Amino acid sequence: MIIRSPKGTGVIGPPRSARWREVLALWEDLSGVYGYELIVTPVFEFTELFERGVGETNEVVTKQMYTFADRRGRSLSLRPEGTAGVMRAYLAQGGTGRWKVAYSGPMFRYEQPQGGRRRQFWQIGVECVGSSSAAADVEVIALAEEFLSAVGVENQLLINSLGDGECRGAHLEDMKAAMARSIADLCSSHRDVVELNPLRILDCKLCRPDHETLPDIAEYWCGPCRDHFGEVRQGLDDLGIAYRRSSRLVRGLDYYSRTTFEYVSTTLETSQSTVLGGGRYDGLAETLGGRPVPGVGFAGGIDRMLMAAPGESVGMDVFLVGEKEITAFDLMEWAAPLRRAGLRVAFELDPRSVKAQFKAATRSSARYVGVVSGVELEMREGRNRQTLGPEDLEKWGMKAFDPETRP
RNA sequence: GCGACCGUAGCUCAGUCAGGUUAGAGCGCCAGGUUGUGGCCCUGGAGGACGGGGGUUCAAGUCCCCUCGGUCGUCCCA
Repeated sequence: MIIRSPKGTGVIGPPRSARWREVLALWEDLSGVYGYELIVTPVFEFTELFERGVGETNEVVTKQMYTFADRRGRSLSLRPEGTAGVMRAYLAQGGTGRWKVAYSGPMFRYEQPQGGRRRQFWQIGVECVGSSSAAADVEVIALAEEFLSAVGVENQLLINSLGDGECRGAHLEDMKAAMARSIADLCSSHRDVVELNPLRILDCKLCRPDHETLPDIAEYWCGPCRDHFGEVRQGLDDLGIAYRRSSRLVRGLDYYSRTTFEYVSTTLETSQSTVLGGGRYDGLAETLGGRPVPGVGFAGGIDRMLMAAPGESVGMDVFLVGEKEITAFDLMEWAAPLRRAGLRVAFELDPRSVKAQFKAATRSSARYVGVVSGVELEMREGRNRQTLGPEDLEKWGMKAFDPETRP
């Protein structure tokens, strides 16, 4: 019996990994284009960081963390999300100035796996720390928009503002009161959550409170929050980014304030359709014991994006077939100049019949098949058995294929 | 965490309800034939402790219990 991988973990391997590689490369590229530098933070941190950052009563922290003691009894946790670690790193290096950083890596949550939800999953994300300007919110959303569109995820953008310390308190109290009045319409698992986190109920698929009678945060925004949200909307309008404001959009992590947003796939059939989410977290730095530092960012789930936009796997450019006495070592020499030119080249490593080699060529979905016989090489495009001349090869950037240049 | 369904060949599954000789199919894979050196067709071959453990029985892939995985919903979230 072979050893299995733990529940909810898995392997991203061929042929699916080709698409992963593409998407991650796209991310490296695009986040750089927007001026976000790479950051790599620890995959595990002191448990306290997440308790304070994400929120001690939050379910992600109370029920879903992989927490363990190290050899000296210190409590460590696998990161359930990326923002807390980035903010900690920012504060640790001085906690001043502007940071625009992008990350990509695995996150961990102890949950029941299902489509689009695993215990180890991969997120990409950015954090723009040190700016309270609405321009930062808009830039971050613009990056998300462009990335999702490049990946090919059809989606809808939802935005909202949760207000700040000034105005959200009154809304929360009124919301608790309203929920308490319609407690009979709530599902059994949420009736005792009204006091703790009434906003959570807005997300529930079973609770049926009368949404008309629930207080909308928009009625409670203070002047600065209203202005900020107005600027964000204006900025999105100016960029031609379509969105819908949703009074019911609440996010799961406690550190959010003001702007929140979420991209929901419009093609995903599963119940896990949120593909990317983020917002502003102006209070997070203080929660972690630093000076007040504003920030805004997002995280997106690569696994879910690729479920929504599977794409096509890319094949080889060239597959070499060796006749007669031609060995894999000979083919390797023929392949070298092509590989130097950046072409994806493959051939059979084990001795196989010519027929088997051609079948392998077909499987590799190579655009060209090269047949090596003695010191000659004949290139074929697709299945028509037309031999390509040196001029043709040159046209396709394959002049290295001239037998004269053989190493 | 809760609920439902499902684990038999690399993949998709039949066989389980009415327990009984060496456990099957298609596809894929390997070798050979045919072919315009690879998409079709023909022949042969490799490949399974039926997820794991315990129990009932003369006999368990099949019945019972437990366990581990998977899928879907709920909770939660990316």
